[in-house]
Amino acid sequence: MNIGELAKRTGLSSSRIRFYERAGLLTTVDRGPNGYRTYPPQAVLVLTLITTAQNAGFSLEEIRRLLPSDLERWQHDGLLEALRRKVADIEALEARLAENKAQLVSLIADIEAKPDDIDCATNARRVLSRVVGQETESHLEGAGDIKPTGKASRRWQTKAG
Amino acid sequence: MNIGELAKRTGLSSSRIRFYERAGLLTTVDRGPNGYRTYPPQAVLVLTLITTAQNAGFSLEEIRRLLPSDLERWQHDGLLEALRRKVADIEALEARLAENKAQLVSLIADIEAKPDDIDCATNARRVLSRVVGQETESHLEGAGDIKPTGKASRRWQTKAG
DNA sequence: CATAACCTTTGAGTTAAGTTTAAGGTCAAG
DNA sequence: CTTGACCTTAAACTTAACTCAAAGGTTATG
Repeated sequence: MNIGELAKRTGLSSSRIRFYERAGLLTTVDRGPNGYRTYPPQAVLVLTLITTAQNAGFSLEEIRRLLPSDLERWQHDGLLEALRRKVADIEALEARLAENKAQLVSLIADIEAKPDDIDCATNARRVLSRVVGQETESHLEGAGDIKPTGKASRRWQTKAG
Repeated sequence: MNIGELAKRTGLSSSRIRFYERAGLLTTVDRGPNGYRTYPPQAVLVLTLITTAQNAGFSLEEIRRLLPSDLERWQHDGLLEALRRKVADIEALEARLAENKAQLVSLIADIEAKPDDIDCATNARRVLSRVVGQETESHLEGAGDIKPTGKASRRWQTKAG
């Protein structure tokens, strides 16, 4: 199959497929006598696997290290470990999110519990000072950012739509 | 407070703080007669909110759109609405995370459930075909990636450590 | 045989979220 | 009055994961 066909079947752009090849992620590629790339049907699997892993939060570099040249003989020990690490990452973030959410929720409760005899501005100050106190205790100052597994984890964002 | 002090208190680099100002995220800044930036104590809170939101998966652009309406109205009474929006955002993110995690967990289970009597290569094929089946349904072909909150979500990766 | 639709390579551009560098002004201490 | 720590700006650099453009070769179709 040519690159256009593969692109169609995977939903990826041809340039992206070439890029993956250049990056050492897609090795199951041959050349026809005309110089055209020719792919076995298996390439669809490989590309699917790559995008799946990406969706799960793996960088291409991580994927490159996990993907065996021979799909049939991948080392699933390393793979399993990596998958579990990723799950742990997600769990850490979940805990963190839950914490943030609980904070917000209790903030809301705090605001709603505003004594009737103080004005809005004073209440705002009361609430804000509470937030600052919380934040500096739990999140700031280098101590525990997320990074449960590896180096820095700071990529997973909606594109600010 | 000067920028160095603010940096120390938030754990961020000065360059990053200046960058956030340039990006329109940090507006609570004044200039001394020497040209130095001068921050009110509140700036610590703003930066804390920014990094917290980042950790929760928001892009700076999203944060920029949320912040001014948030913090400047925090003095007035749109506060509750803003907080509730934030909680809703967090819940959306939690859903996103849960989805990703579920995918990983089921993949792990699938790999581990390898019957004792088949070899590694066969297991690989079995798992792979499952992944492909899943993916073409749920992720591939432009259709519906995760995006609970915004547009495209494809950033959340460890740095391939 | 023309022409559109493929394919090739190389190299440059893009975006996000910063960091680094260069060249300089300011301030507190000794 | 010099030294070092701090601050300023503008501009360039960084990384990941691509995309785009240019300039050209190939192939299928009318």
